[in-house]
Parts: sequence; structure tokens; C-alpha cells
Amino acid sequence: MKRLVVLLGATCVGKTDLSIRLAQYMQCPIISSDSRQIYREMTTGTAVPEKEQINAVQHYFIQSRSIFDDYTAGKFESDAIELIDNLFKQHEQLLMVGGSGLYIDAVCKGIDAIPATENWLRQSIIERYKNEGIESLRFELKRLDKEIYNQIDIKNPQRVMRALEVCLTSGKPYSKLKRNFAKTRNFDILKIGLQISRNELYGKINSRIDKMFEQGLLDEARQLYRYRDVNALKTVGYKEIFEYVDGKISLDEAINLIKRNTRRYAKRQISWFARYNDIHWFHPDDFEEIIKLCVHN
RNA sequence: GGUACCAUAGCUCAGUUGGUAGAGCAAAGGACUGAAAAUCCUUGUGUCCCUCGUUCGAUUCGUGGUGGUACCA
Repeated sequence: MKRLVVLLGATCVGKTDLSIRLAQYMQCPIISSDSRQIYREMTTGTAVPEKEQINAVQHYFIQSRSIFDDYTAGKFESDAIELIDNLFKQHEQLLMVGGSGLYIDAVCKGIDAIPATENWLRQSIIERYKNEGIESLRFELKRLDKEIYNQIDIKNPQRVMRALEVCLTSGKPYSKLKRNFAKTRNFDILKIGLQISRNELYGKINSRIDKMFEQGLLDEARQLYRYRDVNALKTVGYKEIFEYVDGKISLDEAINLIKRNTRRYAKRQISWFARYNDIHWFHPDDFEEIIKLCVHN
């Protein structure tokens, strides 16, 4: 059976550098499972691999979509599975690298098939949320689909809006579509997690942010300022600079907020990965140990 | 050197008409199937600067220190 090696871990832990060495050793391309590096308009703030790294190993999905595409985890599932099926015609093993938990899940166990929703509908629900508040949306959701109402986090507006949107689009209760059914793939999956101490991780985060500013993050974000409302730009490293451009905070404050929000993001990733029970954890320096696991038998 | 004010959670501060205390931020933990670098939830014991005094009882009042800030010399 073919095998997909999934390299995951919190931001800044050292996935990219290790992935290049690993891919060269395994002689296979890299599939990115990063929900922000996929956008071509963003470079510095998402810490995409260096040019030399991109040239050294064939990468898929990196900077392959536009921030105007309304890309989603659902599209990623179908795009990635199609790609993986094709690549397995030439490779025994493939390497997927990235820190977006939902995207990793989409590939490893799939997301339930749910009809695509219309953009105008989502916009109108967002408008209703702004005008009438969450209560009104909850009330309607409860009427349309009591089961999902009891399942989801009712305090989370995004969850309520999503559930309502699916009910209204499909004409069926969301709970009938969302089965949390794990698909079985026609390939094996090996998950390798990278882990370092919290102090070390936070130190790396801080220095990476400083480096991003040296590399021109401020200018890059300024160029994107006018598109600030698209979902893809609701991203750590950009949204804070937009606040600075608005004059709401100083540059120093923006830098410190980016560092803080990146730390919080890393913590959320750690929480997400903690619920997987099939990850082989390593320190990023344990290359030899990791290689041993990746030798395909 | 003198006078005034301040000293409480990692930080900024509130408060206790004397019965050992609470907000914001930070931090920590968690949830999460099409926005996911998003979104949401939970969590506050700290010699209330030190000393002596008054008091049944002082973080709160008084004395004396120490440190800080401002003004006057």
C-alpha cells in the first residue's frame, strides 16, 4: 500500500527545513497543508519556503491560489486527494507538510459532503448577524434543525451562521449532512509531529516575526491593505498591520500583537494536535530517528 | 534637605465606612467538518512594601522606615 507521510506541528517549530531534507531523502514531492501559504499574494507573512527550497523539491499548493478565490477546507480535500491519487502513480510515498489542522483532517479522514453554499447567502446571514444579533440566528436554527442546535457551540457566531447557511442552502437539516464520518483512504497515513519546549518555540516565534519585518512585511501588508476584507487576509501578521495603517495602534504595538497572536495560534495548534492519538512525536533535530520511520517497508 | 502624593495578582489599577480582596490586559487550559493563521469557551491566594502602635481583629487608622513620583529649595 502506498503511504502518505504527514509532517505536522506548531508554527515555527521547524517543519519546512526538515521537510526539504526528508523529501530529498524520500525522493518525493511535498504537498503543503497550510491554509495561508496557499495564497500567492502573501509571501513574507506566511513564511513560505525559500526560493532555494522550492527549487530543491517539487512543491504543490504553495502560492497556488488567490486570496480572491474563497478557498475552503472542502476544496482542499478534493484538490489534495485528486493530486495524491495522481502522484501515487509515480511514488511509493508522499510527504504532506503543514500546520492547518482542519486541512490535515480533510485529507486524512475527509469532510462530509455538503452542498456548496452561495456567497450571497452567507453575506446576507452576516448582515443579519450584524443587524439583529446572534439570538435571531439561533432562534431560526433551533427551528430548522434542533439536533445541530444542541450539538454545536451556540456561543460561537461562526458556527451558528455556518449551520444556518447549510440548512438554508440544502433545504435539509445540517445534522443530516454532518455525520463526522471518517473516510477510509486507499493509502496508509503516517503522522510525524515536531515538538520543542514552549520557551524555545516562543523564542523562535519572536525572532521570526522580527525577521519578517526586516524582509519587508510592512510593505507587503500595505500593498494588500485595500483588500483587507477578504477572508484570507484575516491573518496574523497582516490584520495587525492594517490596524497600524488605520492609525489605531503604533508600529511597536503592531509588532508585539503579531508576536502575541502567533503565540496564541501556536497554542491552538498544539491543542488541536493533542487530540490525535496516532502521531509519532520528535524533536526537529532527530532527523535520523525520523528517517528510520520513513523507510518504507 | 523640605512638602505633598503613591506603594494591592506578571503589568495597569480599583476596593475594603477596620472582619485578609477584584477588574482590564498578559498568561494558562480547552473546543472546533467548507472563514480554521478564523471563531468561540473556561481559569484570578496575592507576605494588599517593612516596622511598631491602637484594636477582639489592620491590607484599611496612627508613628517610624524603605522605595518611587511631583513640586519647592
